[in-house]
Amino acid sequence: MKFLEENLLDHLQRPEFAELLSSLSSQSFAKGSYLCQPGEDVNLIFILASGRVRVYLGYEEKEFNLGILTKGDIYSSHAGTFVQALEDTDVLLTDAKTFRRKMAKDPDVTIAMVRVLGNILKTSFSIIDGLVFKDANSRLVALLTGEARRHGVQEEAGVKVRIDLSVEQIGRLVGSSRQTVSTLLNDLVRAELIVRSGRGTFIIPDLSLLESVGGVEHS
Amino acid sequence: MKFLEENLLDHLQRPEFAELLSSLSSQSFAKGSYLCQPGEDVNLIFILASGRVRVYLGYEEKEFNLGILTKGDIYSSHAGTFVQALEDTDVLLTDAKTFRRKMAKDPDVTIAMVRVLGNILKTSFSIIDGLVFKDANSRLVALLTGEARRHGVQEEAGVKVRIDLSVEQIGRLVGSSRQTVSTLLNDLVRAELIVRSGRGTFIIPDLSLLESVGGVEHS
DNA sequence: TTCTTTTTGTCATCCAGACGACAGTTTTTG
DNA sequence: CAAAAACTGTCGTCTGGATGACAAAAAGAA
Repeated sequence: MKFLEENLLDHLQRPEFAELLSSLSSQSFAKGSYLCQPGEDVNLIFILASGRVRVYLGYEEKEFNLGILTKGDIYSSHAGTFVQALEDTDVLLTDAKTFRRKMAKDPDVTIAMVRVLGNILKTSFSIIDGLVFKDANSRLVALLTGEARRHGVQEEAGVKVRIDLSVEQIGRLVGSSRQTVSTLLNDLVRAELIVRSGRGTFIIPDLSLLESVGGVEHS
Repeated sequence: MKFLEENLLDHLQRPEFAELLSSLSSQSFAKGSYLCQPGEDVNLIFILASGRVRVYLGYEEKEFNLGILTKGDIYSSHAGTFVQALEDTDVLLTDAKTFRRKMAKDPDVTIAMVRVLGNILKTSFSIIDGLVFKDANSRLVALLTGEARRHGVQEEAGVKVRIDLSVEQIGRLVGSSRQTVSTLLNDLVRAELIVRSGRGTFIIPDLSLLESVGGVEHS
């Protein structure tokens, strides 16, 4: 199935899709801008042609990441989520009605949708899990270790992670408050589980140790 | 798109699917039994042929309904959810590998998947919303009014809902404790927003009034 | 450098809701 | 019908974490 992921765009270039392609309009979004926000009632479907966008659930003061879409991913503006460009991004878009009429029967298209929805669903399950079962500390640790596993760089002193967010923003991401996160972070430092090296970057001497600390918080 | 929903099964009966159908095995589940539970590592795909099943996220002491599947719906045992038969149910099932090889290219199949995933996703968004933003009372009221809107029966005194769950079970469903729910329920009775008529059934004199009480709990 | 503005760390306070305990009530069952 | 089991209502207690306040520290700007 892998090869399909990369090729949805190419796939759509094929002659039999010429007519369909013409019903797609193309649009660019600058880094940081929003492809859609909840509340807009236009119901558009879009396909990422290039760039990366972040999908998240947001409320006034909290936000939960649901996933990152890249080239070939399909998503809908109608899901009540925020979609923000992480870099300059090009999308093909169409309205839901046309989409349903012309594209929904194409297996490559629907497979891409299943993949995207499946991933987002999985993430949202773990968000629920975190909210119900883990305390703020565990969620914070999960954020740090997750980021470290994904983007951390090994150094002599440990794994270095650049989060590059203010404490306040971290608070939002873990569904907690600025003050609480500040305290927890310093607790972790005192316990020598993390070291802060400049704003927004952390060094984790022992990643698996830290992970074990953020274990299940059995209520 | 509507007509597709009912016809996935018929669709699969068509001659070109004969070979495919033969790779599906059929199985029955008695009311109350589990089609799958998290932790089983077999990765099966199943299609409901008859009956209804409930999909939910469950932890030791809480559970969150994600949706109800009916005839023609497709789901996977691999999602980390519980799937329980609400009535005697027949399913067609196959393993994920075969499914991917033989069925994933059929648009009717993938469309059914998109529909199911989309619904579950929407529900899980509102669960997150509820957990983050609403207090226990709002979630309880949401459960009552939701059930009333869906299955309530209009009577002289108001809308009658049979929930038919113990207070403890209701607690689980709203992610709260038995004691809290008991108290909240009685608060609602005292406020004359609901009337209890025998275990597990409630009468709601003014549904929209009750709904307005469970409004957003702005933190 | 000096003055702002933005981020942080920490405290004291407060509240929703979990939990244990226990009495009262209803249902089950022998 | 009596005894056991299951369910319900209500207290008191306890805790995670939100929130406001304010000082200290960092980063920017002038």
